[in-house]
Amino acid sequence: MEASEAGRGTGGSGTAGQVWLRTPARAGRAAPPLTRERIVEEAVALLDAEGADRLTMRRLAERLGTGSTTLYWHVKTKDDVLDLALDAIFAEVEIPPEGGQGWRAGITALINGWRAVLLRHPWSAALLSRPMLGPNVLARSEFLYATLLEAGVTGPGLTAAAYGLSNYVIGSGLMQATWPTGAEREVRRAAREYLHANRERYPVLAAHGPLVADDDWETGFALGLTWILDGIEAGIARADERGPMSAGR
Amino acid sequence: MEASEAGRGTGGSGTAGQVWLRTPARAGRAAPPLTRERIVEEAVALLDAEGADRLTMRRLAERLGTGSTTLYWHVKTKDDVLDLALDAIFAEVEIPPEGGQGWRAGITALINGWRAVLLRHPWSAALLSRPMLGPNVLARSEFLYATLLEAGVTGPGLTAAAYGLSNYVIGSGLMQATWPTGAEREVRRAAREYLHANRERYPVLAAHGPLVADDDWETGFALGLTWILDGIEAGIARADERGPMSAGR
DNA sequence: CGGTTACCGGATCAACGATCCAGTACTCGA
DNA sequence: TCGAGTACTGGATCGTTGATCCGGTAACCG
Repeated sequence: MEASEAGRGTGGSGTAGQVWLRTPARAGRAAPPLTRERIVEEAVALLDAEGADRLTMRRLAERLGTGSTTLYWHVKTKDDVLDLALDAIFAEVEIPPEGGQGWRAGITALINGWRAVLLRHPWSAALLSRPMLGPNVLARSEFLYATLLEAGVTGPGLTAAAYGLSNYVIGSGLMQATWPTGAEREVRRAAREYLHANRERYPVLAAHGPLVADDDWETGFALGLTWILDGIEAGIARADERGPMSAGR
Repeated sequence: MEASEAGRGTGGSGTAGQVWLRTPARAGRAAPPLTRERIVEEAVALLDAEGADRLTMRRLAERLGTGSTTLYWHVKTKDDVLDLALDAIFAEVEIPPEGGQGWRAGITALINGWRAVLLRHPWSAALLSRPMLGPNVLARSEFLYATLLEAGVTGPGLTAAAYGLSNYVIGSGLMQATWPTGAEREVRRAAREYLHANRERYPVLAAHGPLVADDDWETGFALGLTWILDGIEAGIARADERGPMSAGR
């Protein structure tokens, strides 16, 4: 609030010849000047705190101590804010060092970090349905492709491997972030009761239901990941025995 | 338009004693009476035709020849419409017959059908971030769990297998449905050009880029699916050799 | 000092989801 | 046959949203 007050100045400038009464120089402002980075940063904070549907340009502007209109100088649409916020959180995914302990370790680390980010910012799950072309996403995709390529994955298997891994993380993150936790835990309980009540129609689900504990997510995800990695590895082995050093046909 | 006209009746009912001038019996209406099913059906059609963000209660009501208010008698919120529409399209996924050609064939058929639906209704990708508890979704999950269970997948592997498969389909569908096709193909081309322009930062992506042709999606998806199925099968084999017929510890 | 650029925000617009409330048609029991 | 109850409809309206118009102000450059 004081930021907004300080930025507004003393208004009519009629009797305001006194420097002391006027707005201090821009550098002296309480809040740093508005930049695209600051907007995105605050948008992520707001999304983390209140979720995707509570993000409006007005509320975001209020948190930044400016008017909502101002945001549109730095950003074209609200969708831009969402795209930027989505890419911004991918910066948290650490890219493993180049010469690591083998390609499986590197890829596993990347995928796990990716997944951790998706779960740390659950709102991102709902945003994954837009093309991700930001620099942070691309950098991590680049690492993924490079690591696979160096491991010996080539041709159509490369795309399949990269997409398989990506799709698996995204699906998992989406599924788990979707699932009500915390305060909405009653929804979860209600779902379990519903399944139990209709256990004649869904006998297996009611018995071995998908409403797993939090730990099961971890182990299940890790298990599925090893399956995919095993499949990729088997593909490399087959390619190698067909022709270990011979390129092409 | 005529449906709306016919449904409105002759108004004041003062001079309208004549049966011929009055509204024909409800059964004689041009449009069938409004039901939840009809609303959902039309919502799916609207979503298919114009996408998720073009679906509003007003437009939906207009297509149904009623006022927007009326919809709220059959449905509590707009989110209800989306949830119902999402479950409705899952009815298109054919559930393979019980005694099929082995569990792999059955699961493959289900997963492929699932994927086809996601691609046929691209708007559904953006909606997957809400809990899916509708009857159609549950019935297909039931089949998945039952088939896996019958194949010999037990314990934590069951949840892992079911979620692994689901997450993989969802991620794939999301990714592919997201990717601009058809009219937005220029976006795709622009992305490729962008990658090429920044090929120093993303050398591998620019060369073996993820901007695949349509066919590659299919083969890549099938390849990844076999990997997961292989992993599940290997798990079954390991469990069998530990104790082919011994239950429990 | 005049003008150009970068940045800010009050007022405003059209569209949205949702609700209020006044209706209208049909049903069922007496 | 009537009259009360119920199922359903929709015009008007409310608060909120994303976005734009347009008039400002501060810094900088020649």
